[in-house]
Amino acid sequence: MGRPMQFETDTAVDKAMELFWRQGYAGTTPQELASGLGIGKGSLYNTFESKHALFMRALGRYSERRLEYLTDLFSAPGPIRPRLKGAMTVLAGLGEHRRGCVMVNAAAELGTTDDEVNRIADHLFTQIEAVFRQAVAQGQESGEFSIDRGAETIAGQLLASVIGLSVLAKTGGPGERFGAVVDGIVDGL
Amino acid sequence: MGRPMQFETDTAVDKAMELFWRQGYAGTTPQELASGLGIGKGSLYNTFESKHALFMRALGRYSERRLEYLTDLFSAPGPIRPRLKGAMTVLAGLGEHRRGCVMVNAAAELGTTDDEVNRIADHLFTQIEAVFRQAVAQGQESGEFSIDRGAETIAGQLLASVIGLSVLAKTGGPGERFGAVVDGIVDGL
DNA sequence: GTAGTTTTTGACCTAGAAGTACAATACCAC
DNA sequence: GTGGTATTGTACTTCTAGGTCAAAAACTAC
Repeated sequence: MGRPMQFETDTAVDKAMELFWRQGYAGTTPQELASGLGIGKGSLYNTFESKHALFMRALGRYSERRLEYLTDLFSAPGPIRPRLKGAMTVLAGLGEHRRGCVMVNAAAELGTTDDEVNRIADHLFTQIEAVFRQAVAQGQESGEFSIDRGAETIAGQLLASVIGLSVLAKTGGPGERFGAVVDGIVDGL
Repeated sequence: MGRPMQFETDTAVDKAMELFWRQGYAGTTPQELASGLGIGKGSLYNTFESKHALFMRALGRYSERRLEYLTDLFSAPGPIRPRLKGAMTVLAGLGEHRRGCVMVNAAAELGTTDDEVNRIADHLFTQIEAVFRQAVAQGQESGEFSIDRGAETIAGQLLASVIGLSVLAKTGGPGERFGAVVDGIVDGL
């Protein structure tokens, strides 16, 4: 009972994620969030405890999405190489918008001072690394990749690269360069 | 003529850099800056036009420092490999403090919205990449590194890796892991 | 010492960020 | 339709970030 909510919480979180992605945490005001989600500030604070809480939910949702995408991508059989390239391109945000990765932005902006952000970033990064490790191991077993370096080590390198690329994607330079870097890395496996 | 300044501008900029490094741009208030530099807010704004201007100076100084360090490091003769490892460890801020790189933080926090930050970050990254390229090329000529991948491509990969590592350094996980990643990358050349 | 500069200090100002309060609204149960 | 409950919109409050200002202080030139 009571008046029904006029918006869906999940889509609201998605829209908030979008804003935080483009403008950063400090750079996004409650007013902008309310307008962006198409609701009033009252509803905003009635639904989400605080700006920070909403930010954490957005990051959580982002993590889920990314992991879901990765799991789907690598669950099918077939050659790993092209899919690994695709995964890196998507995770680094090298697509049209060139906006990098929210989680990387969050970690860089707040990592040193905000433990909660730190934890969720660490969690996502660790999971991504695990997916990479499995994918590489699979590629090595099938003979697609060389086995002279351990999957563990390679996964760490891939993770670092993808994070670095997500920063470079935003910073500038022509977009194709980064595609070449991805190719170089993955073709070297 | 006039009252002499009670502090050195350069050391003030250094201290400001330190604060921005630890707390980010938005996370550092003028009051903290004044206290941190050991001066009053009046002097702060008398010497530096604005918080943003001071930030840019801090980033500029950081860039100079880093490039000076790199140039010195690679100007001497001898094997490249250990020095490349050292450079990456330092640039990624993998040392004791594990605080990453200010420029990476700045790019991630403000890159999308602040063109000036974007430009200076792009500039530093480009220069670092150039140093890497030269170092790799030198290592290839001397036979220390394999020549089956171009120095250009490798430099891009090293740059992306070092940026990624600087994010990971802050985010968490045991420190040694990252040393292993650096070793893995550089030993693979 | 005095005049002329420039710096310093800290109180002061203003805008807007973050969050709250509350009346109006929209539903359900009966 | 009445009572109870939950949501909505908006005006309001609080606080602080970012910056300014005026008067005192510290110098140089004469």
